[in-house]
Amino acid sequence: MSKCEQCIVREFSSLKALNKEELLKIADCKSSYTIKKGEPIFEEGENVNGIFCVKDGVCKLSKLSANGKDQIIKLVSKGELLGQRSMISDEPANLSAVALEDMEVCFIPKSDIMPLFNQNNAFSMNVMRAICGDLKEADDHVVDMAQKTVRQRLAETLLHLQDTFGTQEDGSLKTQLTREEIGSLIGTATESCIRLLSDFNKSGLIELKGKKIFLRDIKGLKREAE
Amino acid sequence: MSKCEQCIVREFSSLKALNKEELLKIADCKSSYTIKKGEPIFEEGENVNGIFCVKDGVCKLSKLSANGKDQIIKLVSKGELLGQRSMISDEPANLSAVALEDMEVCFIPKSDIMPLFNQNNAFSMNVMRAICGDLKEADDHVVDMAQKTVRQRLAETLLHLQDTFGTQEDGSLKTQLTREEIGSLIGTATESCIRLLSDFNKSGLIELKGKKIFLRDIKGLKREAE
DNA sequence: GCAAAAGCATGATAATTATCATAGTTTGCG
DNA sequence: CGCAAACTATGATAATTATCATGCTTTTGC
Repeated sequence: MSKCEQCIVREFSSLKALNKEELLKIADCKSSYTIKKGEPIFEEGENVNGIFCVKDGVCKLSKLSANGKDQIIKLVSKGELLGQRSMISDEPANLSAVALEDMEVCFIPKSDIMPLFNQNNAFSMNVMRAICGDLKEADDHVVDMAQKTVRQRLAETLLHLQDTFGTQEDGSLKTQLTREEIGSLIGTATESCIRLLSDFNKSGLIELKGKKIFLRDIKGLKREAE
Repeated sequence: MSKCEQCIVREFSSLKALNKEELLKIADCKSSYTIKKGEPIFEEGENVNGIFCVKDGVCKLSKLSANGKDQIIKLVSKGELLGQRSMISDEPANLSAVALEDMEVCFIPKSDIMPLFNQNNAFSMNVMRAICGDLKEADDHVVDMAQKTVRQRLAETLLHLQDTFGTQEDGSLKTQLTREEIGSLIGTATESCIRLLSDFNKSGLIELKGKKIFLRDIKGLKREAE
């Protein structure tokens, strides 16, 4: 079993506040998993009972709406934690987490994390700040969904994908999503998403090469996103 | 200066975990305000530096979108806290809080609240759970905005208003909002909101008497909300 | 009490977006 | 490899929603 001390998740997440001793304890009780592309880490309604550390790969957090369509709420990648909300609220997961690429994750049981909230105030505050950050993001997301057109949201989302996950060596967006997933991320029908991508392509804002998307005119995209 | 011990806010908020001594300290450093209908408690971008306890009245939390329209994210009423996220993240407020009725609020400075996170784990966990609840709500809100029609959102919102804030003695919705505010809550143009309300009125789902709204067919509304 | 402002209502029209249909393209797998 | 399944693309059309215009009603402030 590998140590948690040099794990990338520790570097980027709330866990950075843990000391050597606490990390050793956690390393002892954690379990590692490999999740294949397309497989769920956990699903909406499931009891999670712990947190997942994303060591490698990207997953989508999504929720099935009443009309049967999947709405992607957020993408989570290497270095981040999953399942904190559910664990703290002591409720079943509100969202499903599904791997978009092959992933490496660790699971730490609730019983081993919860005592830390009491023992280590810096850790506790880190988690709180992380959740507050998610909340701010979610509120902003609501405003965008309510007030922006699909076109604006697409432009914004493309920029956000590049900002957050970067590009491959050739300059195309790193995280490869299907058109359906992009549609689900911005909250629109797949066809509408495809049409707008074509539009952006024709007007030189982006370039489409098969599944690859290159952002060619960042300023223009920012203008579209308003 | 009044005591915090029997305050309604204590009863319903994270503050219920505080003990006598802690409450006395807070009572000492808090300040009380009366906020008139239409006035802000704080505004987007402002440094709040503490939390507000809502002793009476209802306010809206809203955010100005790029197109200049106000999007209402949430209504907050008697017994709840305001400004926690901003205080914890140590960031300016992400949302504005504006009174929908005359309000009574108390302000507790950050410097007096923060030490409690360290001292009182139950309080700390309460706050965390409250924010987790907000996060869940916000995620669900995103899904609704993305996947439901304006008609569905209106039906849902009317039901939610009655569930959350109840009715007046005559059975009409307690919280009186303008059509513009309802529109801003569901994320649509005022005219569209008015038209749909008229529709609901004509089909007997609701009854409009001036500004008063009576929900007449809960089942039907639930069906509309899907 | 009255004038101005704010709020409510409705029509006409345009813009946006979804849906259905069809077909070409890519991917994964036995 | 070759085929089925998944994905991408585009047209035609319908549904939803926004915008602009106008008039009426209620509220507010002096």
